[in-house]
Amino acid sequence: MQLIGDAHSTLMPHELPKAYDPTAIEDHWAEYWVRENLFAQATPSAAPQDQSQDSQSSFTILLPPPNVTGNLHMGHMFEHAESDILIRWHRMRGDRVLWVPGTDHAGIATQMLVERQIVSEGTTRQKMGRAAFVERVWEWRRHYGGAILGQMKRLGASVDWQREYFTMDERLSVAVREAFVRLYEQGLIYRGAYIVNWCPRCQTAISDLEVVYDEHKGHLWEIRYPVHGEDGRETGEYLTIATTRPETMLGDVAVAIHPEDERYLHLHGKKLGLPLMDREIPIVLDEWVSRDFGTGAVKVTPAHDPNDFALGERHHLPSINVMDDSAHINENGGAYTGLDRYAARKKIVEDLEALGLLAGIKDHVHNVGHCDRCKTVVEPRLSTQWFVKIQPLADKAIAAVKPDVQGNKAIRIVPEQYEKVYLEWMGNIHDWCISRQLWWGHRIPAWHCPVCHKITVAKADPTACAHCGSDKISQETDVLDTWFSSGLLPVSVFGWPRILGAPGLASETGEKMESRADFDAFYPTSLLVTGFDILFFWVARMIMLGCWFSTDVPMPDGSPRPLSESVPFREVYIHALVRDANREKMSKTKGNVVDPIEIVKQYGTDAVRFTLASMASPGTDIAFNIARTEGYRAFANKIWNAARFLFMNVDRAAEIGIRVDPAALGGMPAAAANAPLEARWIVAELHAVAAKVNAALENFRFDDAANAIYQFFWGSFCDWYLEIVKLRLDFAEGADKEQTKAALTTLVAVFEASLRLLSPVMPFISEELWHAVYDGNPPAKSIALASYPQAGAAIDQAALDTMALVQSLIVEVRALRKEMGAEEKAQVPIEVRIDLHRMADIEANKGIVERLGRVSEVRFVEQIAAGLSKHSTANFDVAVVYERTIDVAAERERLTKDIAKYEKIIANGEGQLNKPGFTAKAPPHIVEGLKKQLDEATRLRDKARGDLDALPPG
RNA sequence: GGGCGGUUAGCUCAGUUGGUUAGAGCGCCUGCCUUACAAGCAGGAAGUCCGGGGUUCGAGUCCCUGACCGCCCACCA
Repeated sequence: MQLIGDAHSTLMPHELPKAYDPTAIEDHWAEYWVRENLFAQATPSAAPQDQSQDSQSSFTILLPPPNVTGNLHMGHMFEHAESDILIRWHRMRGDRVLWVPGTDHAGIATQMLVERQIVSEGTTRQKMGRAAFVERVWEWRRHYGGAILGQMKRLGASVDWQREYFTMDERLSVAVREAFVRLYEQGLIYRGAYIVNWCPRCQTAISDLEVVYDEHKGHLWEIRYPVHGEDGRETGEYLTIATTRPETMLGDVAVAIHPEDERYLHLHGKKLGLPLMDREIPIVLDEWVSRDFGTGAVKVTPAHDPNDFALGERHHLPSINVMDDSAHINENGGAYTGLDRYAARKKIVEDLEALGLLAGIKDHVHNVGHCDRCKTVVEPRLSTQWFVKIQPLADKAIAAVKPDVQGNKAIRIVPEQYEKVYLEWMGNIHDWCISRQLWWGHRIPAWHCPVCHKITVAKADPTACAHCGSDKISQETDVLDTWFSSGLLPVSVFGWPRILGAPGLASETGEKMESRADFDAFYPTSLLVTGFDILFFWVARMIMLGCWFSTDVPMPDGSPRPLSESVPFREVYIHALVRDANREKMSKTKGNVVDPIEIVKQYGTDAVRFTLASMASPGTDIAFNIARTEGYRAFANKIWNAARFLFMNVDRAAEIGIRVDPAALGGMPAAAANAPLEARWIVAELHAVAAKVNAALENFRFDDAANAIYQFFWGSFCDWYLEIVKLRLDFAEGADKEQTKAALTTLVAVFEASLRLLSPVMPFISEELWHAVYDGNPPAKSIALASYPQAGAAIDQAALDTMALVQSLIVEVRALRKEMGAEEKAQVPIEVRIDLHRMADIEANKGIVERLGRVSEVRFVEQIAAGLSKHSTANFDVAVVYERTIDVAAERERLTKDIAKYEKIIANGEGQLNKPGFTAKAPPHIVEGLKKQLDEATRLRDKARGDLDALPPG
């Protein structure tokens, strides 16, 4: 047995151990795939006249970049399994396939992690200084970052590792900068003081999306504000306001009431004293105030509440920020300066009570925003930030998804229900706060001038203010939201903006230009596979930024890029969430996280992939159940043992000079018209399952694909075909060598094709066995580069029908044997009553019936002998001739049950047939079918009645 | 406050445009170490398709309604 180079399997072909051990082969193949660069997709030749390449369709997926700090969890494995199945499937179908991997620098997450580290070393980032800290993060990234990609390699994800990116790579940073400058120049980026969500723990602004709301049982404090007279003195009257955050009253600038609120009409134009702060504030009228909430009077704190901010704008009120970056009361907070917000709250309430100004405390359930990252309660707070004016981008992003007048969509979202969610969100989008007060990230390319106070935004670092020429300018300290750079990935990974203009030419800033061949070949990408949770964070941003910037790049023929070609991907497939076996969300704090690598070590990658694929029905979350994985490990073992059986026979055949021609393998197996039934049948089944699997994958029905393969391989190939083919594999002296060779050829060919069919879902075992089938000398370096089975035009229906008849006869015989208590090993004669035209089918395949039913003789009779207990189907009656004491009670029960079943069908059918209108309105084939069924049921019922009557009393 | 999804066998889930006896895996029961596989083979039991109404010749499937579970969005202090 010759072993070829590195491509051979880790195990000697044809000498497989009895039980499949995935750990024995998986590391080897995972490493082989990476080392051999099997999944690298080179930049296509730029020559447009290269027809062969043009005719090849591309299939491109961008991997949602995991955080560089991340570890692989079951959700990743699921997402990667789905993507990898599609990628491998397309690759085997001959498409030009590219799956691009990378990691995200994940601003807050990474900075937090490294900060924790240096704190444990007794220092802080403030002490280190910005440059040193950022260098430290890079160092961390170099040493520990992207562990998740190593895990992906182990799991066999067939990505192009040569194209791996990091969102802070120089070439992607260039894109970020270009995008920022362009949006700024287009007037779509502005800087200003607005209410933003502030995380006091991370000490940065966060976007609306990064706030998660939790229901919280809080209180509604009612506070009495004294009404002032014209002279500024208290009149003795009070206006009672209600608030959930009393500490913000330090920044109150007014109290608002509804202009038509009859309770307060007399207070119009009056002023109030702000308790604790010794300030006078006006009463303002605003229709936004709802009369039936709280007391109908609301304190106005523009610096700490978005509604109040808007109200303050309307009424030209000042804003008083009373908190610092860590949510402690600042110098505007009078006596409370320096207190934490909750300490301040407590003290303020106490003080108010002491002053007799606390009118009441009511329990109040409301939603409180928390930082998505660290779960700290978010403080809405006035602060100066950078924003993207989102509407123009959103308009395009809506057009990209909304069906046009012809119903065409530039981007198809699957499942379709998410299209509505997306459009709803995009239609109500707010400007995007893109600045973060962090050090780790893309620093905003803006420079402040201390002289003229204007801002200079430029692609290349400026040395002087663009407005007054001062050289005292200093760069903005904020960095960009992580999603700004990841939102650009679809264009930036393929070379934008360096591909603008003629290739080879330097740009205005002197940067070298890149070839646009990648962009032409791979943009728009084909598909995005992702979870619902980042639909808005990432998917929406990619659509907005992709549609916006890709129009820079004209089509290869020079024409302007239409919307349909400017989208970042043509389809978005939103997968389900993986939960634990009890449908609980997996989380570290709950301790129910299933580590995919651990499970993989126990059951094998293939079994886990198969589990995930088989449960991936759209719209339903996956309750990851290890019992399923055990089942699919058994499936892998089944395949393994089928291979052992096959190799055993190949070796035995070789001893007498029978060899399977490798040329017979690799395509779609066919069976000669005169081939034995099981050969024609299994070939037909293979074609049928190939059609099913291809159709399923076309529609992201991983579950249907997986189940179809499972049914075929186990239910058809192993349970029936292998058992039958044993009849033909005769290696004895004087046996029909041609028959043996033909049987062996079909066996090997169907098995080889089955491995290819299976390969996208179970890449490891299929790779291992495929190399073994070719005895270590396969036609390609990997099964992943072989062709995917495609169903032929015609499927041998006659073989399917005949086999179904033979199978049902065998099943009835086995059941009868069991009922009569026939010993497993006993060979028994059977009597068969069957219509003449089907008798030949059984006669011709008597050997199959005899072997699988352990039948010694098939006797065709016109009537089953009296006294034999028989089973009846629409096609035949069958009885097993076997001595036994009849279990009359059991037999009576069975027949009674049968009769009841038939009666039900008959009643049902007659009921329908007799209903007025049925025969007139129902389509003829339904009516015919029903009549036929009724006939059959009636016949079978009558037979069963006769049998019941014939039973001896007992 | 809006919107979406789910409810089918003990468990986890399929069930295409309504159409003839509602399926699978696991689990369960019975018998088998049958020469590839006990991670196996063979046979079997098991379902008011959440409740109620409607449309239809015909409903697990379509419409209305109620219950329960879950998710998303939302500025009522």
